[in-house]
Amino acid sequence: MKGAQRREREIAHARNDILEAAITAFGRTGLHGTTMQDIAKEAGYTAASLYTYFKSKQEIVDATIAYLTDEYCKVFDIPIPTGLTFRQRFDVVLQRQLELIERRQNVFAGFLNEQSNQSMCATDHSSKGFHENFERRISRLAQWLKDNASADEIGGHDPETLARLSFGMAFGLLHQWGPDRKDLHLGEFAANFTEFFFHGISGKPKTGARKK
Amino acid sequence: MKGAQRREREIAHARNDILEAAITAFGRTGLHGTTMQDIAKEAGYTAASLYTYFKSKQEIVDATIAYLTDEYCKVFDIPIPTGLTFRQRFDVVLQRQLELIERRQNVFAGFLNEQSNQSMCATDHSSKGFHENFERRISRLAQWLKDNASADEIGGHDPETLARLSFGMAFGLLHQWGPDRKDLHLGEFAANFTEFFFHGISGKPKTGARKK
Amino acid sequence: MKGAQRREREIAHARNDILEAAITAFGRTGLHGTTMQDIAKEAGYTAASLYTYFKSKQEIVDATIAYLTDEYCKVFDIPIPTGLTFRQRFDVVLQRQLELIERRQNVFAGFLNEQSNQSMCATDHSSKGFHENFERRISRLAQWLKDNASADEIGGHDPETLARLSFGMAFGLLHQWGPDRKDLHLGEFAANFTEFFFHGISGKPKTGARKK
Amino acid sequence: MKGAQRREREIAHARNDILEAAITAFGRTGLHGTTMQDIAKEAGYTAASLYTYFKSKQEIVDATIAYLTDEYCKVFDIPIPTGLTFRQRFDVVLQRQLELIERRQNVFAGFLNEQSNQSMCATDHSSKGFHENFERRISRLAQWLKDNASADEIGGHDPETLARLSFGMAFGLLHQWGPDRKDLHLGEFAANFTEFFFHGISGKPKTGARKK
DNA sequence: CATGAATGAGCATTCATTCAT
DNA sequence: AATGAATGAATGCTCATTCAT
Repeated sequence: MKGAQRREREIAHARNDILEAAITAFGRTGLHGTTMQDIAKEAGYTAASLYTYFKSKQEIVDATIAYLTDEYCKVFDIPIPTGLTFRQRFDVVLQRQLELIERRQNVFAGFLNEQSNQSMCATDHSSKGFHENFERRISRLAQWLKDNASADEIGGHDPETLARLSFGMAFGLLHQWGPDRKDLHLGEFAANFTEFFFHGISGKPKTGARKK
Repeated sequence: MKGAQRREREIAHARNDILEAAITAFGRTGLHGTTMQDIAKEAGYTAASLYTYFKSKQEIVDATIAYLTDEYCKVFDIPIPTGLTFRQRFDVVLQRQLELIERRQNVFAGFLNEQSNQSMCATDHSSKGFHENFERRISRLAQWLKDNASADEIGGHDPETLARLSFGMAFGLLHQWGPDRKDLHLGEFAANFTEFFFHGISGKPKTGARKK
Repeated sequence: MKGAQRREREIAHARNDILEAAITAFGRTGLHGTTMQDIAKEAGYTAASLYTYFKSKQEIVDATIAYLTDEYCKVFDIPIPTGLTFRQRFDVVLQRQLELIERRQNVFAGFLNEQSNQSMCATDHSSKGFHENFERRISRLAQWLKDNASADEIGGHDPETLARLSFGMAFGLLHQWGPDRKDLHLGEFAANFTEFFFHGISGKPKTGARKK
Repeated sequence: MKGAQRREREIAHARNDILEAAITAFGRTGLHGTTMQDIAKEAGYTAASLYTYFKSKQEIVDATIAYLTDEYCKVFDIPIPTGLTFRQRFDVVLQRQLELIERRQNVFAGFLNEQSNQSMCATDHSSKGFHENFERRISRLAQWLKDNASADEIGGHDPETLARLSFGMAFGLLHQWGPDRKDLHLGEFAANFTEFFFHGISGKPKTGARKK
């Protein structure tokens, strides 16, 4: 019994190592540009060994995407200090996401794209996985909005639509750091993001501006 | 002399046909999943013939991206009726873009992604092309904002940043229609997009709504 | 009638140009490394046009070999001043061959090899041509020996065998100038060749060595 | 540890098998006419498997040439009975070379040619390899002459030049057996070769000719 | 006759995957 | 469980050759 449990744990551990290696490798040479050998080398295995833990390359890809999506969703599960306004809660969560982005800078933005590779870059088989995971992120974000803001606080907008917009905005801003994605200026990012999210181009009503 | 000109035109025509075929094929099976044979069949050629018009598959890919980017940028060159407010001009341009998206529904969103495949999906060689073309779109959009809105009208925001945000928003919204991308509800799209672009989640100040 | 004759001459002329171009091209990039396009460009034609004058690439190759073999054989047809000893006549002919080698330096040695590419470098089809032409050269050289030397003067050797040996010796010596074959030192070549041909390693009987 | 050694041996063995197969295949259809499949089939592998042992076809070609050159050079390393005259030692070595030629009849002469395919048959890249290996043979032969004959015994000739001449002579004589190279009459070969090598056309001083 | 364009036949090479050890 | 070796299936690309104009 114990042995079985230990093995399971070992297997889970190995799978994790492989996924982390895959993330690194994919981030370096892309999904198609990365071979099983590349992943294996990065993980300290041989290509053949990967098949002990995953059925196919596709399964690694799928698992990688799910892994990153899980990681993303977990951010919303971390408790937020009570007594904050929506705007403050929003800032907290945004900050946490930026930390994740920074940690995964090599793949996060890339991953955003991959998710939607349905039409241009992915094989028929993988597209489903991308889209599903993208939607999973959208859902989690939408859920967070529902849980943390009143309908009024989000201007009566549909939370899911807001989630899509937010997600897209992040995607658009992240792209400015290009393929190399070095030197992310996340402070700047946050400022632009938040300001626009709350007020669009109209800007926040300046103090003292009165509508007659 | 005439012959030379005609030939040039024929070559240009053939290249165009091939690019359109490539767009279709890429939209169907992805960049890597599409073989030269696939493109050739779609274009009514044999694979070998494609090499009469393009040096390599990579060149077709690059040309395709540039082709779609050009097409996108041209939308901004179409004259806009005079005497409109910024908001009205914005609506006109948005409408035109939606028409383009509709026409290219199989690739437009996909293309957005491809542009950023630097880290996950593209070979090192192609990433440059993606990123450059993405930036070209951003630039054109930013330029349009500069040409069509006063600093005040865009709330003092940096036009380029706004361009990134808009682009991302579109990306986010388009994704809801998934890999199949059938039945785009572009009316809904436009409403969400515009409302959010101008006011964020704050919603437009309702008439008669007074801040206490 | 006149027209027909002129055409024939024009055709012959074109064939010659093409062969010379082929020789240049083959000398530059090798038999297999040279494409029909290469030959055509060198000759000022398009690849398709070559088929007006030759049925196939193989025919060009064959004709080229025959062309060079003819050129080689013709050297032996040039009259030699009368009243010379065998040794002197030998020198005259050797000199003429060296001139030919110099003029064709890019291919001569190379050609030697090609002739024997039966087993290693040639397609099955071409090997016959190589060997036959090689033999044709051997025959002509052997014939010259028969015509110009008494059995005694060539030490009772079989002329054909001598021809093979001579041919090989030239081949061996020419190889020292390598693939680039620049700066042929043909003076040195001639001295080594003649001395060895007449006396092998025994050296010419030194002065003071008296026969009986 | 043992396993690693055995593996290395197995790899070396496989490489050897492949090279032998390549030699056979090249001898049959030529360097360019032979495909990876051909070599693989001859060696009992699939084409893909060859890439486990060699990086590319070019590497196989290079290794094949080096392999044959090594084999050739080794002949000179076999000890020769002491107490022999130069002429006798020469005969021993010549005999050994003929045995090698007989064993490799399908390629030996062919190989000679390949070495010089710089200008006519080889790609730019491979020519270097050919020439270098040719020169390696020449060097080894020249070295043997230096080691086994006094300057006097080789008539004051430059050993390297003599090596080139010998090599060429062999080449010339071998060619008489044509592309098929069946029924080599090596006895005849040796007689002609030796006689000519020592005395050229002057013939060996007939009995009755006395020195002094 | 000259040629641009089209193509069929091939070929080296890659890679995910399998399997015996 | 780990792996070296083997491989089938693909794929991009080349090139001699044909043919309509």
